[in-house]
Amino acid sequence: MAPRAGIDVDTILQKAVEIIDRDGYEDLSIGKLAGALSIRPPSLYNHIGGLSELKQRLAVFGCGKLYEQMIGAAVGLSGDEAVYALSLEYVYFARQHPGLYEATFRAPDLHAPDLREAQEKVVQIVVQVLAVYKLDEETILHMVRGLRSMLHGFTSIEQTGGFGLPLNLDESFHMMIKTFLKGLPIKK
Amino acid sequence: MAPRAGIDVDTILQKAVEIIDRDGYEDLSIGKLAGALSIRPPSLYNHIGGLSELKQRLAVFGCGKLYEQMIGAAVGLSGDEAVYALSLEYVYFARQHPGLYEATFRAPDLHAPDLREAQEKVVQIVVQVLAVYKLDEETILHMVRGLRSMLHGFTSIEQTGGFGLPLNLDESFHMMIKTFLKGLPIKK
DNA sequence: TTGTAATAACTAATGTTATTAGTTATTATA
DNA sequence: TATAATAACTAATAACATTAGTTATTACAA
Repeated sequence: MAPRAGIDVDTILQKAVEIIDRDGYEDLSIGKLAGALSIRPPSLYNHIGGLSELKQRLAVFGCGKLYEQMIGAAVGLSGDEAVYALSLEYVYFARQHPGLYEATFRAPDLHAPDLREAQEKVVQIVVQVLAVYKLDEETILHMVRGLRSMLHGFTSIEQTGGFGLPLNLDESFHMMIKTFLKGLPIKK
Repeated sequence: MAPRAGIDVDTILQKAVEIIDRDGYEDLSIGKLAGALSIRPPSLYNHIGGLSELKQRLAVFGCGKLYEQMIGAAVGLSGDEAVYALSLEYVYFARQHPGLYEATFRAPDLHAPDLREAQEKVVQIVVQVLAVYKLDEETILHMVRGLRSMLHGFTSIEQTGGFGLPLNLDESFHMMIKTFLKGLPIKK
């Protein structure tokens, strides 16, 4: 019998991230993961409950990573600059980690508290960067939803190759954000 | 042996739509579908190539349905009214057919010509309703991408329960569209 | 209407994947 | 050092998709 491979949950998670970012979320399987870790498939169950739990963990982990990148991008900036920086980082994260980004929307349990918490932190950053605009409190929250919709929508369509026109993607993205910011219902 | 159940591809597709809209896209299986049609699982292969082909068909069919609903909503309208109507129909379609909407983004072959064609028709409607605004030709296409991002993003986040704040969803949606339209870079 | 061909239903079998149960050898710990 | 814990393994099971072949139901031609 092989000596212990020194595997733990984090090792498994990292390897899973590698696989989904390289091969796609749908390609993740217990067998593939075990092979990548040089152990037999059932051995994985010593560390994780199963494929479903792994996917849940990926979702939570992905949200946490997204949060970290976004928070880093907005430091020291405010107003439009912060919004652009934050938004760009969102898209870059998804481009760097397509599988992990997808995982954040594919959690088996969408209601799990830790997932909700991780998502809430991401929302909070968006709230913060939009809070400096002179908007009604409630309006800010509406706009947060708007911005998040744009970010996710753009990323998702981009990832599925849905922007087929011969038109610069980054420019489309920039103009979309710009248009939204220009239209914000600023109070007088 | 049972008499022929009178099943064809369309019957299968409709039943599949029922299942995914009711139980979720992930719940679709050959066994479940066969059960719902009162035939044995292998019998389905007389009509469709397999689960993958079924999913592909669902994606194409979903885009077609979305197109029909959107085109119907915009008839006789133009400008802001058309955009609002179109956008609302988009969201309503997804709410009525959550599984089918999801299927449109989950095609096994994202590059299949018929899928691309169905998607293109949806894009064309968006192009048409934005074309009446005084924008540069290229800008129109950027804005089309923007609007599509918002529609898909909003719908997707809504479907995964990601809008957790106690805030009216339709109002958020309306304000998002309003903000974007207000910010459109109209030419003087 | 009848006989034949086509085909949609079935059963049996196979392959793939996730998971469970139990064994064994490797570590951790007292 | 001995024992307990546990991570590795193997074997087995269950579920699901699919293939191959059989049989009975229809469609079609004469």
